[in-house]
Amino acid sequence: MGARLPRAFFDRDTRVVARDLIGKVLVHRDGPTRRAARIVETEAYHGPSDRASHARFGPTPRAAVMFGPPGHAYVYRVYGLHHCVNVVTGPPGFPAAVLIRAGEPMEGCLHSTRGPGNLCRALGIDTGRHSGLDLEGGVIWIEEGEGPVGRVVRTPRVGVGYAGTWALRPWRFVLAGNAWASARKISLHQGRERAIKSRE
DNA sequence: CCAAGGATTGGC
DNA sequence: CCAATCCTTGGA
Repeated sequence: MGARLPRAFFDRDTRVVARDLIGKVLVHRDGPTRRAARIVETEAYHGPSDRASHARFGPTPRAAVMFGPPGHAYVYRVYGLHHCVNVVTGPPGFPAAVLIRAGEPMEGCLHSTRGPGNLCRALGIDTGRHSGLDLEGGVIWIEEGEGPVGRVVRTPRVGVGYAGTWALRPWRFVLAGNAWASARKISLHQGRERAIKSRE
């Protein structure tokens, strides 16, 4: 087991944290059970002007955690059925977080860890129980990984085609060639982008 | 109050 | 390709 990452790790630029989280280990102490996955894919959501970020509407009840201190979990439900886990970064008042999109199963995983919804299900993380938790609180935390981390590839973020030019920022980070990184069908999002454009 | 739609997934 | 499924948001 590696050392737990301190709050200072998260109190840095979101994009740097997102990059550095590749190869680290997300852990959930689920009662007596330890569930853990090695992080292989992340995305940065950075600041109040980021049109892809939940923080674009201000500190709403759902996204308020993003405006709080770094080193906390922001968990939300999407499309009415999946949960996604993020870690809050940067100073209080500046809304930013890193979405953890995929991992390699290590311990106690209940499901595939490929894709953000699957990862939460595998680790037993959900919005109601975990959103807002301090990563130093002993329930959810991130540990130093073991062994070398391979090359990290940057790409635009997934599924945020509505965000205009913000969708083009290369704020997704993937461990190159990793079998557990989420593979997505982008046709749906391309179609949605086309639909938005034609409506304008 | 209510309509619209989403940081997704898996099945057809 | 597209339905599932429900909470959040913002406008009336």
